[in-house]
Amino acid sequence: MQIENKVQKINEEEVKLEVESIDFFVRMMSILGLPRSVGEIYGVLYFAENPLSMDEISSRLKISMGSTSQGLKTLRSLKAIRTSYVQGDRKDHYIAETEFRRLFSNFIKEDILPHLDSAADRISSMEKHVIANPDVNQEFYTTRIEKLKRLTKAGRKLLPALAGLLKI
Amino acid sequence: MQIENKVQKINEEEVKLEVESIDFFVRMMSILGLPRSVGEIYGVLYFAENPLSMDEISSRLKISMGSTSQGLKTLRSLKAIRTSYVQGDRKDHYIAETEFRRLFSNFIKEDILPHLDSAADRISSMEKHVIANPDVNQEFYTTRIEKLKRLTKAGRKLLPALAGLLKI
DNA sequence: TGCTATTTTCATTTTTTTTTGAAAACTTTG
DNA sequence: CAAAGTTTTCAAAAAAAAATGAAAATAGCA
Repeated sequence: MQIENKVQKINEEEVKLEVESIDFFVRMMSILGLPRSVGEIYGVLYFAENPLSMDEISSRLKISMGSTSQGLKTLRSLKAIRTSYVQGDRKDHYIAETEFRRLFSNFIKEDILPHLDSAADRISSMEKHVIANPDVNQEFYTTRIEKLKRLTKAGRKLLPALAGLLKI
Repeated sequence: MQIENKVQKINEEEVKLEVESIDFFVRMMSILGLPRSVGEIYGVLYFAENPLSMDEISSRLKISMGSTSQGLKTLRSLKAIRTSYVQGDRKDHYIAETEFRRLFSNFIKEDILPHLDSAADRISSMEKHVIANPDVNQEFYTTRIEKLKRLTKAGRKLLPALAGLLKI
């Protein structure tokens, strides 16, 4: 009875911690524009002492297997989690990758840089329109386009370097 | 007739440029999680040689006055645009602020740092839960919490510094 | 190889976000 | 200070994003 109470107490505290963790990462991921379920899953894994299977995650969070699968896929592609083989269980098990530096660098590479690439294309197309028309106020448009070029160039340099500055 | 054609041609090229500009900024703003209309409005203003009134913006974009007003409000709060008085017109007129460095710094101050503040609260609450329970694996939890602290501390330092690195 | 457990996919539903439009609240000026 | 012009607000509608759940695909084991 005494022991039972103690175990009960431990679980309560651990659950509270997990809830805070989930909340923390849901917010963090939402800054990065990632869906709620992705934050929730990472939040559960971050404070898990042992690898968790998909249905453990799904039932702790009370979200569907479909969402869980999608969320794990996203986290895998960001290399924010990795699978770990657990002997005697044929389910996949997952562990949070806790090196934020790498995690962050993957996010930039995967979710930000592609946008900057397409931005570059759009800028050169803008240039063509200005050049195609010698009658418009060339100086004005050229200056504005130059600014955009510098912006995207700076982004492409700065963002990947950013991860390196993270002393985490 | 000849002249009319020429004017026509100029407008066509300018319209094409405007369309590209809108598209460009819609994408950029969506990286930052801002709604489409905000990107559209900034896109129109960025390549406008003269200050534009709200209904000029609204009619060029074919979006409602309500959306336009909201979007302008957002852009104003980010200091991405400013008003300019046009003589003999009682409407407000808007100009794009094109110093991306400042624009970016405002975005961080306004939209990112508040999240980091609330993150700090959540972390100290997590600590309490761990301390409140001497029976759990203290080392494991403490290490994880330390990492979160370092992450938010780094974010709070690094992000504001980032704008300074933008040589734009 | 066939059987079963597990995971993924994707059409549908639910939830959240954004836009609209009309009314309210301002502002300017005659 | 009233009347017309302009901007903001906000409930309702529309659009977009995310979650569900059941069927399809895949993987592990006997």
